[in-house]
Amino acid sequence: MPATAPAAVRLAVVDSDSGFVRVLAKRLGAVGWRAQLLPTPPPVEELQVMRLHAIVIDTALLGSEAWTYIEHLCGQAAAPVVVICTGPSSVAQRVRGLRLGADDWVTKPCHPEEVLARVEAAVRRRRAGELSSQPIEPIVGGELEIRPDMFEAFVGGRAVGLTRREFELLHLLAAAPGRVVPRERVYERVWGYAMAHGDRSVDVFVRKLRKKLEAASPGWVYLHTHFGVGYRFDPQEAEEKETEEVDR
Amino acid sequence: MPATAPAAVRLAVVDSDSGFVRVLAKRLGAVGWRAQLLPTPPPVEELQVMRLHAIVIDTALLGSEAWTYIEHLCGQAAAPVVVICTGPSSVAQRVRGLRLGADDWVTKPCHPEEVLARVEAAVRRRRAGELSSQPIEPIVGGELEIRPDMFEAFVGGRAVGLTRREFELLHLLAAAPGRVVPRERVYERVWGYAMAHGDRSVDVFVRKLRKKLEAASPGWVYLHTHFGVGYRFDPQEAEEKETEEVDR
DNA sequence: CCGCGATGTGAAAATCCTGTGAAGGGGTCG
DNA sequence: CGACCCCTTCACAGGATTTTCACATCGCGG
Repeated sequence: MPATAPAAVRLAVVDSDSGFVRVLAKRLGAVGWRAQLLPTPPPVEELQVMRLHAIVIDTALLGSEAWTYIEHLCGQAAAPVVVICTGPSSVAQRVRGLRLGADDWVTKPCHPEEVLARVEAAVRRRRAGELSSQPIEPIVGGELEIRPDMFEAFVGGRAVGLTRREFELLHLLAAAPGRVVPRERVYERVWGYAMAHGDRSVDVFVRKLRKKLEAASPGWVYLHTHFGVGYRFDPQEAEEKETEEVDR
Repeated sequence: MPATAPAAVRLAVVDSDSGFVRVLAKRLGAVGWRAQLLPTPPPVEELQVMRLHAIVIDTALLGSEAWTYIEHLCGQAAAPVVVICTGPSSVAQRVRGLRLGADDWVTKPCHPEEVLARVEAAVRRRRAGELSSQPIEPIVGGELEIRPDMFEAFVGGRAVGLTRREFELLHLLAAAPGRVVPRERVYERVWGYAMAHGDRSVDVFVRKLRKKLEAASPGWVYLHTHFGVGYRFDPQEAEEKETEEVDR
């Protein structure tokens, strides 16, 4: 994904140009955004109540109050993205609008698709800083609990003590439980590049992993070898064979 | 102040149009922004090392690689604000550029002041997003009380005496208690741009933080290192080790 | 049953990562 | 202008981790 996906946006379009609004609304519907169409600018307070993500507004409707209105609108605590879309203007006007807090200024006549793209870009940019921590679900298998948020695996609350590579290897295999992951894929996913001929890193790390997993969760086997192919994650309670009454 | 004050911005201008660049640079100096002027587009990796807040680029210099370049540039974890400033273009081209992650698209000929205002708006927009996601609620952990409203942490009512960066680092880590925050994420959240290879700022600040926290709240450990990954905030009352009977 | 290549194993060698102290630069304020 | 604060960068040390190597085992086909 090149940029953030165009998630749903609550948008208001304040414009009396019915032709423009109609075409814009059509495109709006196509991308699934909910939009309020307002032929006349409401008080800023009313817009505030709508909890909008973005607003497209033709400042021509505001008359002499335009600058005050924009300033007020953009000065709110949780101000929406403001895109001014109006007729011909001077550089000074555009600069003033942007400096007052507007996020973009599009000059009519313009293509609705571009207006949308610009709203999208502005919303994306604002959201970019917000949610970045992904709520990562743990993967459980057998006695193992693999927690991506800790870069660590646990058995009954005790950490296994994995290094970064070890964890990533385990995580990759456990993400496809029961399926064989080819050696080459392991290599390119965990190491990030193609496997060089004769490289044994994967084998060595599988061994380290098995050792630590055996120590942390004895009696279980998690990693299975598929000769000539790769490895498979599949938690199995092993048969006890040395000591007699290990299990009950 | 109508909107956010135009704080210092590290900007790169990638354009071979010396006339345009010269005029732009003049205005740049007037507002006190540091700017790199690049007549030819460097690899995206080099731009990353510069740790820019924003970049103004004429895509005409990129030739057929333009879209790929833009996508790569905007696809980074902590991508800078990207403003494309180039000659005549079609609606489809502008939409494509914006969808790929560009923040604005200005058509030449244009006034440097407007370009600046647009960069400013985009930077402001991003910073707004970063702030809005930060709750004002204090975070408590161990003896520590972290108060975002004061940019300071307290132990028993006494201020720890954190600098801005120290506070933001602590705040970020403490916002995800018990979870490991990767170094890159720390960097892009606290510093606001991608981490350059070999940068040790995070380590240095962790050390400063630990020192101050230890002084303010002795006997407690708050910051834990996860080798090869990052750091984790998790208040723990430390074992006393000067006295002999630590273990039995 | 044999041979060959693939895999398991253990340890040494090479590399990478973090802690730490300090120097240097840029900015701010009096 | 000078003092001070803060941030960045550097160099080095000590570990932890990863890679490499040599050899033992194992699986599969002939």
